[in-house]
Amino acid sequence: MMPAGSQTGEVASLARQTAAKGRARFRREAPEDRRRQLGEAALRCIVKHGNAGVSVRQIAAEAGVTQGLITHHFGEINELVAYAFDIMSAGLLQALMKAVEEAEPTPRKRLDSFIEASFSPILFDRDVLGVWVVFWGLVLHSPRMSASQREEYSDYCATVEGLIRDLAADEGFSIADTRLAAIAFTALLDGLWLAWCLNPASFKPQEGIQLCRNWVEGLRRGAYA
Amino acid sequence: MMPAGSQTGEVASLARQTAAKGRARFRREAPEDRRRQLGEAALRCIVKHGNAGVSVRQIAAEAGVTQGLITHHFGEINELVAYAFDIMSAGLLQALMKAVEEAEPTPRKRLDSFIEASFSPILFDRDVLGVWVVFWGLVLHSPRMSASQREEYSDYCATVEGLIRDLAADEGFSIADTRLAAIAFTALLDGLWLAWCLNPASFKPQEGIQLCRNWVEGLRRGAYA
DNA sequence: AGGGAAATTATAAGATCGTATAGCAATGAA
DNA sequence: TTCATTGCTATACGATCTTATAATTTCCCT
Repeated sequence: MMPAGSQTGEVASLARQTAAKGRARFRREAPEDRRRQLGEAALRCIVKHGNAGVSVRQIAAEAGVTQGLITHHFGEINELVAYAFDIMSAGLLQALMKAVEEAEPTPRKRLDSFIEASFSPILFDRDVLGVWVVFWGLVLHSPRMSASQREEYSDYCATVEGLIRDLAADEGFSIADTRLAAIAFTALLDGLWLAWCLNPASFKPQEGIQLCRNWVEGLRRGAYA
Repeated sequence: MMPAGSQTGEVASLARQTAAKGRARFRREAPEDRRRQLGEAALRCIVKHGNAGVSVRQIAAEAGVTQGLITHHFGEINELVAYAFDIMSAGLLQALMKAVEEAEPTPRKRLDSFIEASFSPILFDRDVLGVWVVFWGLVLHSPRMSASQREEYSDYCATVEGLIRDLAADEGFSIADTRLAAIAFTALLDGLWLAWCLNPASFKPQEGIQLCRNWVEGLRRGAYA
């Protein structure tokens, strides 16, 4: 209950000092590298414990460092979480784009590849949603997180919009407002992602792909003209 | 740091006893009522502070009672949160259904009324999403919450499916799998809800309504046949 | 090889959290 | 009006949390 030794700081330090002989007691790393390690440790903690995983102590332990290091590199923990958000967001969008670029270079194949990648374990993974849900919760209460979200959502929508616009141009159908159509398609993807992760029994990923193709078919048939 | 007075419990109690003369120091309520009060206090706390609002102390303070009362009525706090989830979920679905029942009794008007209600402040409200996001986070890590979610999502989907099925029957178009179509439409609604609440500048509620009508138009044109 | 910058650890202080326990007191029934 | 039920308060305890500060150690640079 009572703090063990209040005035013994220097003594303990001395003891440690003499005890340390052989090898280095910690690695000194470039701030860039350490920040990334901490960001990734934060993500692992959030995967494991959800909101409860957002804690200086847990993240430091996961990264194998002491708590003070997080303060040193990020100031306050929210900054670390925002950084982790940026890391993850960039990684996911990049993985999706990679799938698109590897597809045959027709608008149809590219969009289809985007859809399939969206329903692959890259995104369709309860752990990934678990991280995302924590981020959403913070976005609603933190201007810093909100700013990140705005930017990342914007990039994501722009990507989707490009895919849709190319398809429309290629197949010769018209869309009244491509921006809005992209928002709807993005919402459909996110909604299916959410529903499946919360309850994987509700439908199969393959059915989700079909539903997205149906949406595109609606677009083709002029439902958004 | 050190506990103030460890053995002074009885003394303090005695002092209070004599001090209390005039009026009742607390209201004694039926368990049913008190449980609901606590559930609603929990929701207010979550609205105000997000995940951080889920705390015995904060909720008790919000409800104007002592912490022990939560233990008394719910055992552990997770049970209270699950109860709050059920309250809120039932309230929202009921509000949506009320809008549907007040519409002209044609399938088309009923579905349209459902859509409009979905984009009204009943649901389209950052506070409401804030609560929901917290629940989603818990659903992913708690079997108890997951069970509630499964049931409530199922009810919600069934409602949507009924509306869609009636429309298809009335207008004479066909749908390959009504259950899947309902899942897609539900996902679209949730996705738009999420996107707008996270960033209300991304589109206007009225545009959301239009996007839903477009989806229905795709259904009508056989994109899901 | 050694000095110094800064990365890292170690430690402390104060808040808050969840739950358990014991006793008080409001209320309906006798 | 008294009594018993049980809703409710009061309090304690141990764990964990964030942040701040000071000492220490690594490693680059000259």
